[in-house]
Amino acid sequence: MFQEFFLGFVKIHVLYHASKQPIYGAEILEELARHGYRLSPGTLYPTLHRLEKDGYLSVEKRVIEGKVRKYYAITGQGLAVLGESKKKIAELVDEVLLDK
Amino acid sequence: MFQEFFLGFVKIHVLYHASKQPIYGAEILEELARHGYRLSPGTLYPTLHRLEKDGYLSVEKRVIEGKVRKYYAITGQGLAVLGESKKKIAELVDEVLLDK
DNA sequence: GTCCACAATATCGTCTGCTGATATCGGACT
DNA sequence: AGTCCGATATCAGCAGACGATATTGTGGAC
Repeated sequence: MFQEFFLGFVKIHVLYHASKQPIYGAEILEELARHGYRLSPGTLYPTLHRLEKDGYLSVEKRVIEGKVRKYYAITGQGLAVLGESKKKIAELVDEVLLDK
Repeated sequence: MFQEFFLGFVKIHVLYHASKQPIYGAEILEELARHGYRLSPGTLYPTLHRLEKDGYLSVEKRVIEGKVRKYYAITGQGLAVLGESKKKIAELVDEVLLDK
């Protein structure tokens, strides 16, 4: 679908939420669905793994109500990307939304 | 590099410029470079072909000062994606930039 | 008209990443 | 030990990204 245009958006959403507080996979899936991004676990989980492997997220296992969850938090490197993303978003807004 | 986060941005830039006036490959490369997106011809051209094949862009060959250029213009379907993109951008801004 | 220069576009092999469907995990409860 | 269930993991097939390199097409020089 349009996915190819928005997968980057999804990753930025993930970084952003992970910068607010640790998040786990299933939670993100719901959150993203609320924004109209329908992506399957088969897409999200490998993505989380990669973001962690690449040093943008750190992971911590927790047990909540008998369920194992992996909470992801943003790292310094992740914050750098998020900052860069904000600049790029601002640029996009200037051009595409504000027609400058 | 960070490219995986921003390739969607690049495509949206392309659609946007193509909605203003027909554009050609080499021109886009420069324009994108101005925005800090360094991507090679080997990435851009196949992308243009695909956007055209998928019906988001239409193409017209022109000769300018002895050089063949392929000018791409946005289609109705492309405008639809661009519109959808604007919504998504606005959402991103609300969350990531404005911290809502 | 042949050759050259040059901008622009095209192609290639390889690698990385996306995808939906399906499987597996691990703790709690009985 | 067995079952349930939320959550995470994996797989095979396919699509897309990438840098480097090659090709195209036109106007002008001679």
